Amino acid sequence: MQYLKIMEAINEQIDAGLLAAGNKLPAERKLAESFNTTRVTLRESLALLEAEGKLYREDRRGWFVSPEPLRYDPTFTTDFPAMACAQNRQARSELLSANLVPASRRAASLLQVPPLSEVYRIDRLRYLDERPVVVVTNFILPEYFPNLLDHDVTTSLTATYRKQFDVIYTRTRYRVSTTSLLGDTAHALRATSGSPAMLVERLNYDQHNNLIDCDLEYWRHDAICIESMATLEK
Amino acid sequence: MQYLKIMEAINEQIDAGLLAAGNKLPAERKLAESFNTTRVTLRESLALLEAEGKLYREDRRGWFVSPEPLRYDPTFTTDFPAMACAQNRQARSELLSANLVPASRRAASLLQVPPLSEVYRIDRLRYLDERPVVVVTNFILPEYFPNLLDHDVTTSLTATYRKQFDVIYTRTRYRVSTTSLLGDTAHALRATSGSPAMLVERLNYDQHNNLIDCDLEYWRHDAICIESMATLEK
DNA sequence: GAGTGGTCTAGACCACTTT
DNA sequence: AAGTGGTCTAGACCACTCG
Repeated sequence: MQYLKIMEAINEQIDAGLLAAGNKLPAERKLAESFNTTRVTLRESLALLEAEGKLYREDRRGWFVSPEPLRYDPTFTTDFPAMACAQNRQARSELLSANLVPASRRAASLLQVPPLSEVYRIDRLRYLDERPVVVVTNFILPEYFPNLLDHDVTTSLTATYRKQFDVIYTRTRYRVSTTSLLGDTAHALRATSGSPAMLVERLNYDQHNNLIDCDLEYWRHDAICIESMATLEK
Repeated sequence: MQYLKIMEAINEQIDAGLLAAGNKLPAERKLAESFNTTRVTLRESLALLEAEGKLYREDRRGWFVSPEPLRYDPTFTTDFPAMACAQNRQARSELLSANLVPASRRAASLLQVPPLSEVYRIDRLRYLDERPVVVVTNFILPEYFPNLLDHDVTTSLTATYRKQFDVIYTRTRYRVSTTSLLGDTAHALRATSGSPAMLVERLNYDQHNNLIDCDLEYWRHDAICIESMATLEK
């Protein structure tokens, strides 16, 4: 089992600091040669290290050492920049699109509205230390946010909610599962189609316990780890 | 990009019910032939479907369609059989070992005790509908549970805690990340070394807010999805 | 334009599971 | 004993990135 030995060897180099977070690995052909194997076998090792979250890949650009994951606590805040800042990381968001659209089947089901009801859909790409790590799609119920798009949605949505509409996130129902990146989502994250990813779905409720919006967050799975404290109810 | 087309084709067959949960796929050579490709390309598709959680693999036995994941709510209960039962699934546990051992570095750090302090270590393998899905290692502080091993640890630990020691889980700090399965853990789960997995680490506190034990849970990553409700504190 | 990663082919051998 | 999955080899072509 060569591929296990190669995994170990690369892991050791990372742990020893020879390969620092964000560093690019040598070309596959060179790595294959230096491990005295073929590209196919080498890529098996790399793919497993990717699945493990030790390495990540940028499509056609190469393999890189994963930085520490962002600790994501669903209990604390929904505010990405604040979360990043609290962990001494730099955050940045890019607005991909903001529209009033007929709800997709998935969105309608999550928001418990009839299919094709009109909802706001806001897509963002978020960067962590200049690396694109998550594509967030928000589906927002217009009844609580009339003319939302006349306001600034390029920065923090939670801030706009609070300042313009007196709406504060109070509770959230979340669900974390594994998926893979496809099409535009993959492309925005500079990932190869089919790469493993983490999907975080959230349903957000305001201070009156009304369901006000939902998020679908497609994360590069090495970029987050879920971490929280829970008081057991049973 | 053949491998994407193959992924889609297999996905469709699953969605259409032609391949039901738990079913074994045809042999790789047959699949490769029917998709008019080679085993290498076919296995690329299968590996991605595995990463996505649609398929799983049993070492040297073949590829299977993943059942629905167990919804795991860290807020509700730490009791695996109860969780499974509430979702109409059948659960079973196997005791792998139970010993008093010097704490490993990881365990000592989690439990905040000096390295090599003696702690109980209990390893279990848990089955969901007769499929092994998680290896759980418990490290338990002996000071709260004198002579723990004289009691029954083959069934529910929480029950023993409660009945024999008046200790009730009250709070838990958890952390979810991705890893890969290696060695004995992989073998117990009938997985190939290096397969992607989910690691759930928990620190459990009793009704007096004392840290009493910790768990390391290595899950087949297609077998669970984290799902919870949180009240935001900020 | 050179080099790189993405994708694919057509085999092979072994150890293990299954029949 | 036959079949299967696990692993590996030694190439190839293309589209893209990067200097």
